[in-house]
Amino acid sequence: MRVSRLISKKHKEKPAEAQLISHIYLLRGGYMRPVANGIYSLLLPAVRVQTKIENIIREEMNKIDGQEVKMPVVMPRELWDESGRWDSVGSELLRFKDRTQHDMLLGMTHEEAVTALARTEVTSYKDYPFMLYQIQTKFRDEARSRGGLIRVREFTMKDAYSFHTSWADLDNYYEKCAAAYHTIFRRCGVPEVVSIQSDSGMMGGKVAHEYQLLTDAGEDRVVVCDACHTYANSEVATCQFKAEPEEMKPLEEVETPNAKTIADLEKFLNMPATKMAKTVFYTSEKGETFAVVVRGDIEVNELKLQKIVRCLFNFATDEEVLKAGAVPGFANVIGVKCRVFVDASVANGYNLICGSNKEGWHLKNFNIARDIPHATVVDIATVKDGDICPKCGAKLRISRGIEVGNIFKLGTKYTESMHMTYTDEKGQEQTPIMACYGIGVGRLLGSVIEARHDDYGPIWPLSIAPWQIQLNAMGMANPQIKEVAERLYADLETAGFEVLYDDRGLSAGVQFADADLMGIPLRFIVAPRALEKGMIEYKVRGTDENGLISIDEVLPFAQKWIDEEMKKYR
RNA sequence: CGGAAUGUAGCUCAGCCUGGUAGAGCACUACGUUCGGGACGUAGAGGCCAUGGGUUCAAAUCCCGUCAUUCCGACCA
Repeated sequence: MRVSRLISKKHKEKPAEAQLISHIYLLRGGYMRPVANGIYSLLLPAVRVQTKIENIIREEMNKIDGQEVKMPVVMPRELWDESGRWDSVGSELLRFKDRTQHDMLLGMTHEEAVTALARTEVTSYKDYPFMLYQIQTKFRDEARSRGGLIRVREFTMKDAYSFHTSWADLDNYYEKCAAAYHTIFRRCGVPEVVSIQSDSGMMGGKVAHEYQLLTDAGEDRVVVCDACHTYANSEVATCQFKAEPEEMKPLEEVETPNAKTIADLEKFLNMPATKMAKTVFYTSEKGETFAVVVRGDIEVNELKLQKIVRCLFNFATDEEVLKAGAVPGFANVIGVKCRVFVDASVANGYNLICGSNKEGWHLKNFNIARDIPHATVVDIATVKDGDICPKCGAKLRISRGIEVGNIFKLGTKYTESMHMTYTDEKGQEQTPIMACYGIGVGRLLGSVIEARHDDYGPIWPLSIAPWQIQLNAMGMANPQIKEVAERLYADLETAGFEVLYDDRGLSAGVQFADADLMGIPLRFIVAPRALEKGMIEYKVRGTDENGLISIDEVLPFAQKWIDEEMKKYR
């Protein structure tokens, strides 16, 4: 490709709307342009990178016996009524009417479509297991898209769905797919992507993993154990609560005027928050008020709590707290008239400070085991920096991460609701079990930039670089330079290399700055001084590696360098 | 969906407070001089100052509404 013909304007300055490195370089480098909030057009350089990522994904999916299909972006309401998701998914699902006033939607995921496809196509146990996948446009009407390609409304996604006749078979395949994912990320040049435990959210199902690139640019909170390499989304992460056993002392009232918060109490009583129990009241959307008790230094993880109470809720008002029989600011759950959930952090503590349900007073020596023996003990703690790893006991760390992929064991949620069955060996009708596997292609592209860049632009891994070789010529006014550069370009192209040739004859500064934004790994430079000796220069993007090679050696050199470099991405 | 900020040329911004004929740099076009890390000169082209309504002799500038963008939160495979 000649730069003079490439439609992809470069910008010197940071676009006002961009904050993330990847967003900035994608705009500055002429990879994409915004069309609407969270909707972009991609230009050739980005399309080339994306195509390479897609092909890597394709190869790895095919290796684990995936069959590529293509399902529609637009679907009728009826399909989503079958699974119940037309009603259960919120405004993230874009709904509209066609000309006959028929309810339609833009696909945000394709469990319904694939189940509908597979249930008519596959009816015998002999066809199992199988996996169908596609690489296709999705639309999610995000309330707040941001970060360039990191969080968009329209995006390309690889989504795969596997069907099985037993859990053992599904588990086995799930592991194969997990391994394929690691291979994909390695081949795309981001081997540091880790798989972490996560919540299954609206997808339903029991087990789910996310693939996260740990970086400050991410918006997910990931709990990391550096000692035993355990990772979990903070939505589901757990930790240990160690407390030295103490003898239970009798409950005792202590006057604490105006000390309504944990921070007040810490100061007033000169005790750490870890020796306190905090009571929080919530009221569900059905109007039920309930209380939860966590250790003073811990935040309630409302997602965990939601899964326990199985409904949405808000903080209770003071009136609702009073009605439940507690005093706001000095609340205690002893004797309250509502359901009580106690976090393990409190259940494992001894002689804690807690409210007394009496204005201006707290209680000392609160012990759940003794004082509320029938309490429901649950895990609703939000893990924080420095908490103890549940597996190995080391200190946990909180990191930010970008979720580039995920996998779910869905079970029979869709096959059952959509009446997908097969006939087993005994002629009996059975419901298959299902898992799904996603990778956000555009998000992965953006994530690679987050992970691989310098102050001048992206540093693309060779496996997904828009072009393999960047060719620059210093001083195109010199006929000899021009002739050599043109010939080199023609020879490299003929030999099958992907070359971006800057034939514009601009100054070195402009050429190098633009080349850096294209992030192409191997750079050849035709320049007067070296040319006098029959040599041209080469340079490797993002490293100090550079040198001179004779013109005759360029093709073999390029071949060897590329072969060698590609070994990293196999 | 709440809170905040910002909308002026393709891009980055100034001008607004204190109302009086729309500015710079980059990018673009032409010519010339340059040519190893974003060169320079001359000439040119490019704007309904987001939008709708006020106030005023007069509005980019002051007031109100709307829309859009960004940030923080809520939400979210």
